[in-house]
Amino acid sequence: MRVRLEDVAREAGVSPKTVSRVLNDEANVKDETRKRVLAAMEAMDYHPHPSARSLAGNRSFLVAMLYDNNDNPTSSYLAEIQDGVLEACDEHHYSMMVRPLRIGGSDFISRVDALISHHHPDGVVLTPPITDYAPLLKRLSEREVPNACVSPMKHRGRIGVFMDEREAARAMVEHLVSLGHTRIAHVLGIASHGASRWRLAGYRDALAAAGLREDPALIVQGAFTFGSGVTAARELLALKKKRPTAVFAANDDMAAGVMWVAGEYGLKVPRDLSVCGFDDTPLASQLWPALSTVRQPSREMGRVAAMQLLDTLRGRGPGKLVQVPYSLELRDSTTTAP
Amino acid sequence: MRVRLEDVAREAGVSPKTVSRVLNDEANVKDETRKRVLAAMEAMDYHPHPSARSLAGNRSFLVAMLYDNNDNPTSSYLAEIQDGVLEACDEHHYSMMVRPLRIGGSDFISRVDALISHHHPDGVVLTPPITDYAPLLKRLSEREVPNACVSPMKHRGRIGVFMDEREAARAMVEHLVSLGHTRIAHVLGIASHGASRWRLAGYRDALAAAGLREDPALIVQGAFTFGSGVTAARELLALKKKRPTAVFAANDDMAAGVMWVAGEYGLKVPRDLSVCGFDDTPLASQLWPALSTVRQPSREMGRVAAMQLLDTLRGRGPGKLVQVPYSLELRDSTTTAP
DNA sequence: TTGAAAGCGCTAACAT
DNA sequence: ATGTTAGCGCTTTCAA
Repeated sequence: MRVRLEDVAREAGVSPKTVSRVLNDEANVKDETRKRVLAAMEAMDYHPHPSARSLAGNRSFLVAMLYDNNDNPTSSYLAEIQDGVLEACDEHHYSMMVRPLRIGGSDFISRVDALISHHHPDGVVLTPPITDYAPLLKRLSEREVPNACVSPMKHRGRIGVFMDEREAARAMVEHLVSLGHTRIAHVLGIASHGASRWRLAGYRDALAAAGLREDPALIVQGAFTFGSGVTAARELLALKKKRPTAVFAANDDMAAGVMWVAGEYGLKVPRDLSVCGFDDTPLASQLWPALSTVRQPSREMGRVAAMQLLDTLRGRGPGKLVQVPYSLELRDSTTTAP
Repeated sequence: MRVRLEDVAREAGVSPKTVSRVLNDEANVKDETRKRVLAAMEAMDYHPHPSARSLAGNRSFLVAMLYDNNDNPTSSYLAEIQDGVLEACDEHHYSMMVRPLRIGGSDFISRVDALISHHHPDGVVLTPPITDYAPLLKRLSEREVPNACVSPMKHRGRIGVFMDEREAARAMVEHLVSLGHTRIAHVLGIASHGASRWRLAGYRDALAAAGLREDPALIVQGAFTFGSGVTAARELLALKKKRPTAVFAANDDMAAGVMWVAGEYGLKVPRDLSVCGFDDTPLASQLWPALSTVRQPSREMGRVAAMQLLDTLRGRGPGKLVQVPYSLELRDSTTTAP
């Protein structure tokens, strides 16, 4: 038979309400009483019934993670964020549900509405690129559902986590500059994603700092996929005289596409062409030569964003927008200019 | 204020219990009454409170998807299965939670226990490679948690979904044979995964059917990753005289690794070397040349597995182990033998 | 610092 | 075919 709160109370010689207090980390419980209750819980292997808690307490202990499965970045990125969010939720005995959405879809908002009406999440975690989707933010605020986000475009009034992607991109390109490269190309991501903008901005920062002139022919469109990296690289490497000696792709998948095409043109990476990416997905270290890239701690970012949300839900203050550090993973795909 | 079942009952002029019957699709409600209740629900925008339902009905309406995030196959595979499971759950107003596990970890079972104790899922969906992990199956049966699985190794007594991977692999290799290849290599997946065994078996079936002798040098170990495909291909293409003219990799990531290495050896795919994979992940169609592969309908498989589970949970019969069809996606990476 | 009573919104069991 | 009653296991008052 299931062990109930009442059973614990009897065992510990206190009232159910006191056990409830201990369970919810409330004040006004003598330390010794608390210990006794905790011991009883432990001894009886007590687990509160989530539904009973939700019903009586009018909160679901549920966090929903919203993501776009339309044109998302690499799926490993979302998978890692998901793991991080889940980890934080587990730690605080919240449960997590995931909810794919299509940012193009006309039923976007109604699907969010349905989620809220059906499951009553106490809060939601937003992932790129839906972190700044205005109609969504508006609806969440109307329905008073707190949210935290990963890498929002606008920082004002948001809680969650971000990385200085612009600075990271700048550092990566600066590294190429320091290797003597002067013709450095950039493969763009999807324009509407903040990531694309920041990485482009960082690229430009580095060129400017080095006194290099920006060449429009060296900035080509991509879409965060391997295939789009292939297409972009063909365009880039077809440039006869003005061919770049280094390519900074806005993510690892596209960088892999660039390395792929290098072979077609008889170019050896990194001897003839340096290539670098962004994200440090598993692919990066599997490629040959291993890809130099910017490590983005996706898993931790999911964790931190969820933590901030949970802090607000649990009345632990308002939650902040936390910055996490990037790091440059300089591997074998970048070297001195030919 | 929240609309409750009682409010709907009043509006429809029936008792709460009748509304409950309608809600749960129970028998013994006059058709006209049912309609009236349904109309009232609609008009009042009524949504049952999941926690109240769980508490009173002693069921959680929760399905947990268990997966291994230790040495999993490509993450897009799991992501697609997840989407499929979620779709089925949504349809039947169940909620879904995900639970990463580490099959190596000593705390595997205790983590599953914690999941069950905390969240009381009505059932779980198992994904490879944990579909046949005996201690898990044992514990689930002890705790009477129904399960459905995706691609289990042993079929007896299981419910869920599977594909005839052996036959699919055979067909893929038969295709290579029909193109005139006689030296066909195979890159193995992780040995403990059923997928690896079936795909190897299919490879052998095809060779045998064609009267080709199996050459141990042409069967090399891989681990389902791009990097492992690279390593395997190096081994394979280093073979001077006996070099294969075609490679069947046990998944797409490894096939991409093989194509990658082909360039290093000055081999053009498919002219000098035909390459094919398995799974039809997004990568397959992004590669250049586009990869010939076996399409495994992962998303639908997740959906079907969840459906079978839900059928049993909802008392719709015992649930079956459903077979889904594969299809050969013959693209540009395979052609006639040189 | 602790406890008693009254629900939270729904369903099970038993009527009718 | 429909209604009545009594909880499910917890938290919220409010009182002591």
